[in-house]
Amino acid sequence: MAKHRVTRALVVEAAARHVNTYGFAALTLAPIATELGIKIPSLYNHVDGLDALHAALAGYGAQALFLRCQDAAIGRGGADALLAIAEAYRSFIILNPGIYAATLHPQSQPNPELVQANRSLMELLERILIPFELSGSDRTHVLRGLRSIVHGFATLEESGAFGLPIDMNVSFQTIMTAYIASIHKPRRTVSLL
Amino acid sequence: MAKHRVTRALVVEAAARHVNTYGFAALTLAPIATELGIKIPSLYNHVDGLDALHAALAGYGAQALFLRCQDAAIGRGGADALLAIAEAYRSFIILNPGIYAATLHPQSQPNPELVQANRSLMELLERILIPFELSGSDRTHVLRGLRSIVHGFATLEESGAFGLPIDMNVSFQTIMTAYIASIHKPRRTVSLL
DNA sequence: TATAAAATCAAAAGACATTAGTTTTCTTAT
DNA sequence: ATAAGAAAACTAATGTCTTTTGATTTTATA
Repeated sequence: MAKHRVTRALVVEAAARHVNTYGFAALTLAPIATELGIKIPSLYNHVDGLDALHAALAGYGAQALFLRCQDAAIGRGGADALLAIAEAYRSFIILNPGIYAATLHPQSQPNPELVQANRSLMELLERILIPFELSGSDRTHVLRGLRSIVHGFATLEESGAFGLPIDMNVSFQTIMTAYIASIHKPRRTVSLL
Repeated sequence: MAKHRVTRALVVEAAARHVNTYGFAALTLAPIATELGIKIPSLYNHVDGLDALHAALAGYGAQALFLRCQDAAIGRGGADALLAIAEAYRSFIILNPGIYAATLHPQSQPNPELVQANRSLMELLERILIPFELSGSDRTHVLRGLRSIVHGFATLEESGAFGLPIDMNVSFQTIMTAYIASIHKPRRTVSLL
């Protein structure tokens, strides 16, 4: 299937396609080698075993996720930016469930690329949150909230846990808007009665 | 290790302990047999193979989750009940990550026990939502939102994705309260004065 | 053409679920 | 109490799938 020379990048990309189709748990060396048109032992010329491939996949995925979120935030700010990032995040999970799972999988060894990508994503979100003027701990709560909603909704959606025939996009937009609206209330007036 | 006779329930419970400790993906027959003090083939006297054990575990887990949520809602209503159910749901995931994962795993065959438990949980929540007087589609959005937040927060928390040393309970309470407040407020019970 | 990289064959070594046939153990009815 | 029958557990074995290493050959590159 591969006429050109196999490279490490091609191995990781083949693995990425595979996990997105068959799930992260189903990643083995055999189908990757087959798709690349080589035999299993040849993979060891590019990747140091299955664990290393897992790690490479996690770094690759986290970086891709960050880049899409960053891109979604260009030209937007405030609630608008948050909504756009959330939608980019969600669509990444839906389109790349296996890669996203790899991103979350516990690493057997320190993974600098993964750590760096996660940090970049965090910094992006914190930058978007600046105008909301949140305190340190409130910022943490909000970040956890945003991440929980997006991760939770998308993984449940992807697993087919939402059975009803009600539009997913509307649900997500509604939920997200409701939560984001709750952020911008530093001066909550004491409404009586 | 087992002095008394092995039963199907004991097999499922041993499997439940195992997945909670080592993860759902690590469930194999060998450690279950060892813990029960029997050999692998003897398990087939109680469970029809590994797939059947997966299915039994899913049903067992979904039922346990429903029962804890139902219990949490006793004596409460409105936002209070939602918060209590959410906390019960979250603590179930934290205490039983493997069983919860089994609950969400796609079933290779129809699983009536799982379906029934999920339906019961849904009905419980819908009952709690009655006083909020939501339209049909709004009710779906809210249900999806609640489930997304709880599932998302708890699974991220359990996987160790939340690194910062900010209190998890406070975060969860804050996020949950914010979202619940965005639902139409329940009308106060009209006390007769 | 020399050298390094890549791919190959061969094989080891271990887990795994599952089936078949047999033996043990418990239960139950006489 | 005991014999019959059922349930449970056992031994043995099969077959599949998996990662990984070592030694060798092919291929590309400088």
